[in-house]
Amino acid sequence: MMLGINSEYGEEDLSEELEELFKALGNMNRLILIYNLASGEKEKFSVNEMAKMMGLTQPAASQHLKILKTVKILHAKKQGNYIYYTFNQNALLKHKDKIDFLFGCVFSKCNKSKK
Amino acid sequence: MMLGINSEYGEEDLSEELEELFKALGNMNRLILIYNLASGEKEKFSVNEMAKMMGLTQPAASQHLKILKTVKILHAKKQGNYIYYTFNQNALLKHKDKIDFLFGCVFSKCNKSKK
DNA sequence: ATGTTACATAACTATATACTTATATACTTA
DNA sequence: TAAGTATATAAGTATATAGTTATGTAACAT
Repeated sequence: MMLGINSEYGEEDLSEELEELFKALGNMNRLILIYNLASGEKEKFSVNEMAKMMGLTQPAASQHLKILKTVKILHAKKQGNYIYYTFNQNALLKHKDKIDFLFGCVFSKCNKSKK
Repeated sequence: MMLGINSEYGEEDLSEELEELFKALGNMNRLILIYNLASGEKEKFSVNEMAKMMGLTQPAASQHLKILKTVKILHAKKQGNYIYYTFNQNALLKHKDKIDFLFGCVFSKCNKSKK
């Protein structure tokens, strides 16, 4: 099901991108991860550290990280035995634009036939 | 589970508010509703019209509308036999602020101990 | 009052999500 | 090479979500 609003950023429909983005953000444990990464208290965290943050097992953390990586909120960098996840700043800027566009529509009654 | 970041807007923890907001937005049928309301093509829609938009039954539409009303994306106004849902502009502005705050944290490594 | 319309709520079902434990894989180190 | 560590993936389970049909409720019309 689509809205007919094309994303400026790629192939996929903007509405589907927003759906996936909001789904990824709509989970407390993933928000905790994001806040901790954003806090700047530590430069980087291992997967096991993140698991402890959330009070979950390591596989659960891996699964959350996979979701955040898939929607391009994070990206992964392997360093030796460890994998460090950091923000995908470029993609996040685009995500923010999509959200701003949505709220822009809401606040200013934008026309659906925007292309 | 909380992040210790207090909302400026009320009692509840900001992170929980964001979780609920993102959950509400993370569904294609609810995004369709929002886009149609935002499009300005029609001033207002009945619940049955919204059900048709989404290709769902009327009870399903009611349930989605309830979710959007609960998180204060929409509010309801009864007019005779009909109930019209419109954007809760004030609450939506606050929601946008919360999202902007989150992304602000992400982009500028804000400190968790913001109070 | 009775019937009709519009919506909400209840009860149920199917699927999706978020965990768990067990296991596989990749890298490091002795 | 063998053992240990870090992470990913697989398989299974419990709960949440999103839909359905059936029923309840409020307003309108006759």
